[in-house]
Amino acid sequence: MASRKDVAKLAGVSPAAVSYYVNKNGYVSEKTGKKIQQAIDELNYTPNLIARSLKIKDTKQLLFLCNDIRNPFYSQLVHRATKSAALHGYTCMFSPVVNDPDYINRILSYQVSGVFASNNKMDVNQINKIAKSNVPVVLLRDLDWDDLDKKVTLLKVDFSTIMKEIVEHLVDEGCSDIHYVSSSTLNNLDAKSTSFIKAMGNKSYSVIENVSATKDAHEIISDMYFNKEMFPDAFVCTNDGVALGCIRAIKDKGLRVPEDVKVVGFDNTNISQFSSPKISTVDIDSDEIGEIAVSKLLDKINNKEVHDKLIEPKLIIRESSKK
Amino acid sequence: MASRKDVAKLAGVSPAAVSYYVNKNGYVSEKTGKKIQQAIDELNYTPNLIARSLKIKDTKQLLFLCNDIRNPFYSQLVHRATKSAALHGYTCMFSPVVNDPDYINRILSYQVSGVFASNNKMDVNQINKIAKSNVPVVLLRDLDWDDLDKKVTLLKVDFSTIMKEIVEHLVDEGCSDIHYVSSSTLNNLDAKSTSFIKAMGNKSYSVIENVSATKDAHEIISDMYFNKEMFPDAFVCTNDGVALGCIRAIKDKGLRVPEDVKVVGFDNTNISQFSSPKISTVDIDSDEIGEIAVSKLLDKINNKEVHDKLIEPKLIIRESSKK
DNA sequence: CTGAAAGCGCTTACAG
DNA sequence: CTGAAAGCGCTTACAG
Repeated sequence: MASRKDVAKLAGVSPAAVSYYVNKNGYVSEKTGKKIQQAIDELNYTPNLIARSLKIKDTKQLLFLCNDIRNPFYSQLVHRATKSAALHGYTCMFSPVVNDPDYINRILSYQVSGVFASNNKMDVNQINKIAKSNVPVVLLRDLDWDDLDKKVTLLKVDFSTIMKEIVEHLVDEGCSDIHYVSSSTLNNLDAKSTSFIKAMGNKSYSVIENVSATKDAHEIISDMYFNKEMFPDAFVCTNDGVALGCIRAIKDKGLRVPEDVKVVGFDNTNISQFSSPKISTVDIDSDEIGEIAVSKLLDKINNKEVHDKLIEPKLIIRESSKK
Repeated sequence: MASRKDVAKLAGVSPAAVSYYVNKNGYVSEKTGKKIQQAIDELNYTPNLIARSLKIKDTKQLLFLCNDIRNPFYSQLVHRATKSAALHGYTCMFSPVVNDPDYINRILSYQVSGVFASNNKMDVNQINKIAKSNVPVVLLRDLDWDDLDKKVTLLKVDFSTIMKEIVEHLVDEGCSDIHYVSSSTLNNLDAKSTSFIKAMGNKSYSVIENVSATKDAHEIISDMYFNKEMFPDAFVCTNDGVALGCIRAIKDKGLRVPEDVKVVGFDNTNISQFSSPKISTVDIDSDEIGEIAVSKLLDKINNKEVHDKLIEPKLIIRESSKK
């Protein structure tokens, strides 16, 4: 590949002039500029961004740490973030979180300009370690962490209000025994789950742990509730995919949704809008979060003052939870 | 951030020794190694991968160019590729294809070690340009391109056989008028569409253009077939999401699937497995493609001989297309 | 407006 | 086994 030096030689100018021209700093005469452009075209020169990054100490890359890009919530978020970042000359990368003590170090090795994190696999120390290395961090999270580094900007999702709404809605529809299908485990419940439990108060409930994919939901629900009589009045599910698997399991047993069992999902994905029955769900605007994440990250990179933000989910009632 | 120099100073050795130690080239005595490790721990040193990339002229990054990461086919593919690449110390990035003449140059600027491309927005010249810069390219594609650079490795999907199977199946089920819902446009039909048309022979058919998302499918089908009598015997849809929107539109008009109208999708996503009715679809193993893409890319990077590969999709018949 | 020069953090032949 | 030194391709203060 042609380098800046080759271009300079061909154009008969110094390598510095090429840099100036490429970066449009203005210190190049029109005549010199033309010669340089000709040489660039002829050699098909593209600046080496790695070398530039090393020099300017900014890679212009934003890293998105998500549980699973296959979850439509995250793929939508990353999609939007990518577009939004591109407008400012930044590139987004994503990575699933690996369970490896060296993982954070590896991230830091890449010298990314900023990190967005949203997952339940990293603990507060890992997040803090990134922040302490002076890499801007935006964290999407439900629960507070007391010992979170002050430099981290928090996008906080208000699950307790929305869970109260869901429970109220289901009670209005006549439900008294409601089960929650959680993606977290019982000894490390996530905020959705604990908000659910709180919202249920002294009503009868149950929490099923460790379900995050459609297929798992179908299998686990089918196994646990192996005959009709065992089903509760309603399921609240950690995401729409799980709700879909859950509905399938209910139907397989000869029960009807919503007549016999009601179901509510989360994330307002296509699945919930277009399945039969249409699934009641909670809209958490992943497009908005993707945009906010990028804009806050860029503000932090540019040393502007940045504040935490509360995200308010919205309950969308569809066929699966009302008569 | 601490650099190799800082570590060297603290450990009382030369910067070179730190490099040797970190890269485990073996030329460091145990005693020196211990001192270096201590200094690394104390300073929380992580090597700067950007600097290393510049020197060794390999970024160990693989770029995935896809239409839309929100399409489950691609998110699954990239997910698997990311995991697979990580095993060999490579990182995957993805990017949607932007309609910008400079786009290829920007890609080359990143100095990625390899490119996987699968999309209908790039033409053969753009692909060739990447290949000509000696960046290994693996291309997932349906149709042949005569003038494709020989250096590009092709993963070719055999749509004509599978389309014949679909049409045969629907004819067996009594269909004679079948419509295809395409994501491409009529004046630039993709291979799925042309294979469909070929498979239909002289039977009555129609192609609906430019539909790729669930929502669009629902709206467009609802508008075009504004009363019951206009519906054909069956729809074949470019992906499962579109099939889902299509089914919804059919039901909205008071028709039944599969009794009145049959529907077949593509990609065998969760949507098709768990919706009601379960959707007949075509399985194109995105996990397998993700793995193959990475392994072929790595082979090319390591100058091994690499051959093209034919991918054989499989028809999966479910409720939406049989009585 | 233009160029010589230092330096970003690393790797690696080479000499000791 | 260890270190001094060149060089990867760039940016940018500085001097002219």
